[in-house]
Amino acid sequence: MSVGTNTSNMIRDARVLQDEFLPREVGHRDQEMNALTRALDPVTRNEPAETAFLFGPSGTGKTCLARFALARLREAVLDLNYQYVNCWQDYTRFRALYRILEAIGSTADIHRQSTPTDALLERLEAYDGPEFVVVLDEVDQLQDHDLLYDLYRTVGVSMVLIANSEEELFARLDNRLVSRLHASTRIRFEKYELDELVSILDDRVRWGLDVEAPRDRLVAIADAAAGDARVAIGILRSAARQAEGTEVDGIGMDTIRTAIPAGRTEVRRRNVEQLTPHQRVLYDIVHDHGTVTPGELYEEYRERVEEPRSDRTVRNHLSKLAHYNLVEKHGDGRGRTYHHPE
DNA sequence: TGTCCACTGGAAATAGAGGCCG
DNA sequence: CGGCCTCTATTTCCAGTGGACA
Repeated sequence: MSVGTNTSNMIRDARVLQDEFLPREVGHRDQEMNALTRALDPVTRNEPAETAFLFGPSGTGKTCLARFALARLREAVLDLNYQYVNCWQDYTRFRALYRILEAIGSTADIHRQSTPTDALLERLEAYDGPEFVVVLDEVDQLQDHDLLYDLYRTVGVSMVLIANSEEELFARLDNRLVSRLHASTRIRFEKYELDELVSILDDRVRWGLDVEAPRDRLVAIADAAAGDARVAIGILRSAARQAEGTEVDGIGMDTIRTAIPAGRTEVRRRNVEQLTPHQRVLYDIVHDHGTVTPGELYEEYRERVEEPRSDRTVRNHLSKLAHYNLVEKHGDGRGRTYHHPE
């Protein structure tokens, strides 16, 4: 509590409001935690774990729970090796394997443009340390699903796979993989209920802020987040930052109301900054129009850019923009339109 | 109902940037 | 240096989807 100061020092521990923050306990996910712990349990005896699949919409705690379970496991198994791979960033077989090898420290002499991917796999196969747990997040973004097959066959490597949709992922895997992975543990995550989100927010406020947060304010945030914990915490972060130094007695309802869109635009701005020039042009076109048909979009893109890429490449860019919520796709086939999200 | 066709996204081919080695 | 190798981005190819319209 800040007492008797004009400019409040509201944020006590900013880390608590970051996406990467890992709480000491994970609430509202007991069943899921038990299932994952059971799947990973053999690792404590240095035996291969059951492959675990975590499915569910974004912001439902899949990544958080996986990291949490591994941190727990690490307490029980001192020399545990594990690596977390985000397949959106490392989407080629080469890059994902490279990331995996980083965890066992054998990447020093690997060069991007001269080492064959198979050589990376050979290194992983040569690994003979304790059971190695690999978490593949956003695994449906992997360009080459053979990597899953490679890892599945590699002795001493256990997998935790994370994806949004079970159906979509399995539809894209070939049969030998589907049948092999059929026996794995599948864990479904549902969107958080309103009161669950409120209690998650309440924890973060108690750990990270030096103010009381009346329940109705947290409810307002949770309501706007629609079951997505990442969005909820983003709004809280944005509100706390706005309120810091200006509000003496906590976060006001008005601050929260402006933080709801501010949380979204903040994320969007960060993402826009990372776009390539071509992607940026596409984003601008959709932004300028609000709603645009694919034909108009391609045409205008070709006008605005010196050396336009092919339509197929443009579609790849648009998929990327859609994943980062920078554009929305509506409809399919001939009825497709692109929208600027609001 | 059937045909047309704008549009999609998977898969394979290709180009090009850059390291390695004699 | 020049030939050979790799990865990555992009293009090429194409079967499939679903509005529009007779």
